[in-house]
Amino acid sequence: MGYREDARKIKALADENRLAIMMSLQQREKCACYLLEELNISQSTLSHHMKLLCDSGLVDYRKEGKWMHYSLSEEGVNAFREMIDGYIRTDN
Amino acid sequence: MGYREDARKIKALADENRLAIMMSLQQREKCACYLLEELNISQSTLSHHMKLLCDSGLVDYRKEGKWMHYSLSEEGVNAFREMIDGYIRTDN
DNA sequence: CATACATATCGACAAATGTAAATGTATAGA
DNA sequence: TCTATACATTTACATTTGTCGATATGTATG
Repeated sequence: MGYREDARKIKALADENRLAIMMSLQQREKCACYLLEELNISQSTLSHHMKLLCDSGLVDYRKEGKWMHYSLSEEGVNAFREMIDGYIRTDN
Repeated sequence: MGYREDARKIKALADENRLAIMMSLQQREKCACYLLEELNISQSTLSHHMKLLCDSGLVDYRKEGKWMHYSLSEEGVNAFREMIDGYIRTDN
């Protein structure tokens, strides 16, 4: 069967900068320009990371004028947790 | 702070073959030669994957004669779950 | 419309990763 | 001790990934 899609989602979290972004988004919704100030990376690199996080479903976005606001997706996060749990269960 | 180590552990799970291995180990402890028959990969590649899974703490190993027996580490798996939860919490 | 600003996309590149063949190491059995 | 077996390590290589500079797109404002 296809573990490829799950692997892709897990990879979305498997980077230190994206982990930092997830921690930052726990506080509240944040726009890209704010995240850019927190993380020592270029604007294009941040955009790349946000795309991966959004594609994985972990992060939601909301466009407001020139700004992109990013926030944790409660639905995506719950689905992610259940997906992970499916691989690391020990109770059989 | 250091998200690098957590990223490394998450990467240990972020591969389709390693996901297949985790699912297989849910059934019971298995030796390398058995896993090798289940997964369409070479022996050296399996050895490489098992090293990453063991280093991450998710998998335990037990050597018995010529055979290596691998099993899910209940402790490692629980630590992993809590680590992940730390990054995907939405309840604040 | 012209300009400034926020973000996305493209192109290039170095580093990391997954893979397998060849080789090394340890163990069991004849 | 010789051989076969199980697994790890080394080496090499192609692919993927993270990164940034340059450029493109879209939006607000003068």
